[in-house]
Amino acid sequence: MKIATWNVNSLRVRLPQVVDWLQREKADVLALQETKTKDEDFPITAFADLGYEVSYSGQPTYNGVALISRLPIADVATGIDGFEDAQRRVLAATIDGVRIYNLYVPNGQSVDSDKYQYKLGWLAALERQISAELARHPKCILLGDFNIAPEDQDVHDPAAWEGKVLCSDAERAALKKLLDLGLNDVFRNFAQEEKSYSWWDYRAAAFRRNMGLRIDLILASQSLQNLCTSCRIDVEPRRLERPSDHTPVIAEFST
DNA sequence: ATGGTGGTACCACCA
Repeated sequence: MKIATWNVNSLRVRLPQVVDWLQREKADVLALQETKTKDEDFPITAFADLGYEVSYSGQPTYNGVALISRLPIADVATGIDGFEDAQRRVLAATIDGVRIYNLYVPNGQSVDSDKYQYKLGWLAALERQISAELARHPKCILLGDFNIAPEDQDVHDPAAWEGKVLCSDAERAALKKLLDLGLNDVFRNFAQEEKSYSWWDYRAAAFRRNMGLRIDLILASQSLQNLCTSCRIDVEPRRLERPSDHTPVIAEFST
């Protein structure tokens, strides 16, 4: 199974790029975040024409997650059990015997913001949910925009970002608790170039200067990570005209 | 200091 994640920052704007990318990359599963698309407006036929089925949980203007798959999508679930949330950030499904969680973790804005507290509460609720899911599904993948850079090597300027949102100790601790359930950040299972990032701010020519963070992750449960044969960041879509601020991350599993 | 969205034709909100 070849599976990828991409925060597209509006599927309406990025649809031609996503279609081109799928045709070139031929991923089996693509998890999208920030579709910013109402469910009634989801471009089902654009993907059906390429041989993909879709599942989505959207809302106007903000958030929105979707799964695009060449294999049948089963047992779809949205949100986090017992956590009331109007924001569409979680889409789970079983594909080819693998339980897949497509996640758009809250950004948090800044560490002194109410949105940061919401982020930490959201991550605590997610951890409870994933703990239960791992007991039911040994083969489990979490992927998406985590809005957390796991380590300093995932940050272009760790000193400048120290303690800031996306890098703070509390966020990294929340991610570690998730990993400690038995998940692994498969990107680090393979040799990677230094200064590998998945997101660059639109401002201050951040991409040209490679002022990025690696915040888009693919986490695999123990039994699956042993089957993981590659994980890489495809920086090319970030070079296009009118790009998303994120670029795809792709992993392959010999399932 | 850029970009997407939605309500109003520039501005507020979010990232």
